Amino acid sequence: MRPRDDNKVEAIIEATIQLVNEIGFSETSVSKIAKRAGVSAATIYIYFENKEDMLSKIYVQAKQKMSDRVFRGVDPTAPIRKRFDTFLTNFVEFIISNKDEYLFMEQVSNSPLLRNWCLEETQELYAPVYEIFEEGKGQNLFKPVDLPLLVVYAIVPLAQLAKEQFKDLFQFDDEKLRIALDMSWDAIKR
Amino acid sequence: MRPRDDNKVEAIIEATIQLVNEIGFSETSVSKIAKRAGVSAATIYIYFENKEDMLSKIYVQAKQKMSDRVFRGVDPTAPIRKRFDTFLTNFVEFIISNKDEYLFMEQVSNSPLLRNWCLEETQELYAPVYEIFEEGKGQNLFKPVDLPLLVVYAIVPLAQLAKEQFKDLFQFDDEKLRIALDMSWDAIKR
Amino acid sequence: MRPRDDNKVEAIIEATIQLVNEIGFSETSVSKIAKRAGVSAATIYIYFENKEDMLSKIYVQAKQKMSDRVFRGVDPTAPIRKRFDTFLTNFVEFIISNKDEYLFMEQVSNSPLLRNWCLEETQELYAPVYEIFEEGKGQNLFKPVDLPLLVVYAIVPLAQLAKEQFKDLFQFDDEKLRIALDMSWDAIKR
Amino acid sequence: MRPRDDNKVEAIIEATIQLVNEIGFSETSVSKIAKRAGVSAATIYIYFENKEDMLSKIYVQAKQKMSDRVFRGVDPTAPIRKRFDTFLTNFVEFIISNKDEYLFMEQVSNSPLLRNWCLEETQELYAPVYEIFEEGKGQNLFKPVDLPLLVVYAIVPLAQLAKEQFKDLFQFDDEKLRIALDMSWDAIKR
DNA sequence: AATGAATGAGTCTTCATTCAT
DNA sequence: TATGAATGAAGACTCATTCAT
Repeated sequence: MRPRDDNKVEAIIEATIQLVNEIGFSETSVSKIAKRAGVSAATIYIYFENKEDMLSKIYVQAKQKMSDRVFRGVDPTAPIRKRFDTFLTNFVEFIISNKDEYLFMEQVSNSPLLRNWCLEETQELYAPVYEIFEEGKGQNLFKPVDLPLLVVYAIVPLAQLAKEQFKDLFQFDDEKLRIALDMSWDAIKR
Repeated sequence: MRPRDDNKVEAIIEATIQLVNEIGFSETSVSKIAKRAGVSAATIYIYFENKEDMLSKIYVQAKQKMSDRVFRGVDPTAPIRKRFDTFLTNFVEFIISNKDEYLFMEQVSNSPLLRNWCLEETQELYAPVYEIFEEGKGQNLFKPVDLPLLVVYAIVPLAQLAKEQFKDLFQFDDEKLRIALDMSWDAIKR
Repeated sequence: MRPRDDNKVEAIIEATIQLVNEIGFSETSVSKIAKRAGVSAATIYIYFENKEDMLSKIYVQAKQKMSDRVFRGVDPTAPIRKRFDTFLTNFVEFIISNKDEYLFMEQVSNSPLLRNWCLEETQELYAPVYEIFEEGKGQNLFKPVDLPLLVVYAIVPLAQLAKEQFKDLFQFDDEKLRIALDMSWDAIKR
Repeated sequence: MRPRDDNKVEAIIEATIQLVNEIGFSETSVSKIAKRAGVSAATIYIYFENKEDMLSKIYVQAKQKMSDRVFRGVDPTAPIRKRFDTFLTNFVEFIISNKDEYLFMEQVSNSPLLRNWCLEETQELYAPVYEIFEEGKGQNLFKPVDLPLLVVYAIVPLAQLAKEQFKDLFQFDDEKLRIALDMSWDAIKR
């Protein structure tokens, strides 16, 4: 029996992410993916039930990868600000060095596709995030407002700036990152 | 020869925006649009060159509409903070009361489709915005940082919160809005 | 607006019936039908919802045509034997001169496809038949047995003989037909 | 090297016959057969050259089985009527207790598939039948007509009635069977 | 012998678009 | 202007079959 060829699966996943970013979701067909991945279209159906199953699995895998990277090195005993800086720096670095995967996730998130899948969406990723913000609130570090406000103000602008870097509308460096972290902090701090 | 029937164009545009939000870009076909709009698919080609032309025109029109709404009532002679509050309040209100149009724009923005079209994109909308922030910087109200940082921190979190409202993850009211505006201000203020 | 081209529908129907008889049900694809009919495969979907809808409509139409032909000239006031001879002669003549349509119907009848469609199947056709046999039973012309027995013995052998004629295993002529009608009659008569 | 696993062949054959009856010829794919039989699709190609070879072999085997059953206990020295009743009773009983196999054969017979295979078709089965009818003709028991007429009138209605039993349109019991045999006999007797 | 992996050719169907009225 | 008819190209997916183990 021929053994499962993980290279093929990997090639399929990579081709999908690339194409979605290059030509968009609606133009990304199974046959184009197959051609790019160097396999037969039929091969894709060995590893995935159908196109949607494939997209959802790629999405979940990317989400997991991001989650892993973002919380790498975040010490639960460190002070809030330290943890805050670490995970946000990780986040920005992930986006910049995993452009295609991140933009793929964004396209999925913004399309109605996601609704039909798992809705825990941000949960998995944001669970440890919420802890930080709740703890910070408990220590009176943050404004006494709804958690979503804190989370959004801390995180979303950084994602947007990383994306603008792809369009050459902005450029991150160590100082810019420090400034941005301060702005996030200023937005939510008491 | 019958005169151009604006009802039909309007129906086509509305159907398109609805469908893109309901079933996503990739599933939105010309024939589905026609059916929803109550016209023949051929009719669409009277008013638009092709599908892409239609999408781009709808996008530009929505963008213009948003721009109009956002700067309505913004008095160039008012103090910065006043102008800041007004246009951001307009912005949030526009998103909430024009959900479909806004999400349509987001789907377009996040897809590679846009690249092939006009690239002035954010210009049109952000031009008056930049003035406010530059003026604020000149008055030493804001941090002495790159404009994109100011713009992003002021605007993007509000858009995100409005979108989270659609998913019932957050709910805007007058107080929440005031708090959010303060957080935006805190992020960028000196 | 281009008017509906009935020639095209007719060509599609004829091509389908021909192909099913030539190469069998399982080998009869939409694209082969289109090619034989001289239309685009997409055209088929203008006139029929899908392949199954097409097959079922062709089947029903053929069934109706057969029903019309079989009872043509059957005088309800004529004596039983007269009516018996007339409709059975019609039946044999229909099969012989509408070979493809009849065999198409048989292939449909013998496949599990039919189950998903209308189940009145033989009803429509056999309704007037049953009258004849019931009337004959009432006049003590026929054996006092279940109607299906009478119906089957009268009709089915004739259909089989007509089909064998297609394989050159048998040849109908006026005398053979008369003999066969007598055999049908002998089988069921008292 | 493992020995030929007859269980597997048997499972494949049974799965095929079942599926053809459940979902029809055109829907019965090799992979569905494999799944139903609990083997890999590739395994089928160990025992059969290809799909058509498999179908034809299953057909021939079923045909042989039917032939065996039908002439079991038919004593060539017994009187015609006795032999007539025996083989027709066998025939009806075979159909009823081997529904799937019989209907499978019918589906094959009625499709153009058969033409490409062996054409002895009815020969094998009908050879001993023809003897009975020819002998009966020689004894002036039967009408002096073409053999096919006798054969068809004797046999075909019984097959049809057995099939109608599957659709609950008719129900065989000992008396009904006796009546039917009499009707067959009446049809062909002098 | 047995099978999961792999594929080119084919399946049905829908696509965006043009044509004829 | 407006539209049903028409279509070549492409969509997702399954097919029968072969390969490598």
